[in-house]
Amino acid sequence: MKNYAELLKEHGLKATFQRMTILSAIEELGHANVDEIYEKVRQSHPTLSLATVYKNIITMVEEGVLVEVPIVGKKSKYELKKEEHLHLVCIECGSVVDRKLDEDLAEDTRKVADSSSFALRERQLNLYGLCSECQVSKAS
Amino acid sequence: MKNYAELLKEHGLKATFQRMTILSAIEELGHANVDEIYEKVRQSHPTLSLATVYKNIITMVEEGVLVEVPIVGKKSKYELKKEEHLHLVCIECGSVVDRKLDEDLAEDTRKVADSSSFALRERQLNLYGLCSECQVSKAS
DNA sequence: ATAATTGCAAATTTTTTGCAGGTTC
DNA sequence: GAACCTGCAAAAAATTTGCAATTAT
Repeated sequence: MKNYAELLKEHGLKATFQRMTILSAIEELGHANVDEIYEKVRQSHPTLSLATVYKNIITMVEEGVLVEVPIVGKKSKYELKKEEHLHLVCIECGSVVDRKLDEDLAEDTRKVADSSSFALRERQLNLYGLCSECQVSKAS
Repeated sequence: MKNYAELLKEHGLKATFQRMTILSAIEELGHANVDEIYEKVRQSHPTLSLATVYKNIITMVEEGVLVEVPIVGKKSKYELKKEEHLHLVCIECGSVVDRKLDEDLAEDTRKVADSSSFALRERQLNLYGLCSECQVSKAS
């Protein structure tokens, strides 16, 4: 188990085994929805309840430890909070990968917000398409 | 009722009163979730069932008449399919407004996709923050 | 010691489904 | 008239809640 205990305490949350297990599962999976997290977590802690997964996801999102990633047509996924980035979402295999959000892109969105007197707080950029693996398999 | 009948037929769907009512509700609301659509639609057609709203949203999204707009922490909203754009989502009042997605922004996202050999199909750009109205009321 | 957290079971909410009757093309 | 669509009621799925027992600090 990494330094999840510290991470949790920094956010004013108790470092329970359940929470650390959940964080570890999400980090391993990269991006995962509630069911995927629950499945993963049961492998190492079979008695951890689904209700606890739900409660903790809500709490950890509120406290800024996790971030919700809503996906068109699917259940939201969750990831550890990290540097701002965008998502490449494969419409074939469902994979989600992070990519750097470069300054040009950031600046472009800032301009749009400014021109509407909109006080920008967060960006959520998802690009949907085919990952390179799925382009290959579709071609066959 | 506008030319919803034609729109539906172009997409291979029968032009029922229910569908046209739903489309009209969504157009009036701009962006709305299932419950908001159901509420609106009941005003003019009180017997229209929630199940019908659900079924038709699914069908019309599949056929490309509607687009799902997932929102962090809330139920997805739906809008009529139109020219590509981004969304300004107010975290205070929940309003969602469309803004033009300019060529710079489009080009920047294309670059990211290309550099990952990702075959881009759709973009989903949501900017979260405070709309100008809510900035004023928060200041008071 | 105490305040927060867990797991369970039950309750609620949300979404989907089956099917008989009705409507569109 | 055939295929599709609707509304209802019931089923299934997803999420939330209450509370007694347990755990972290």
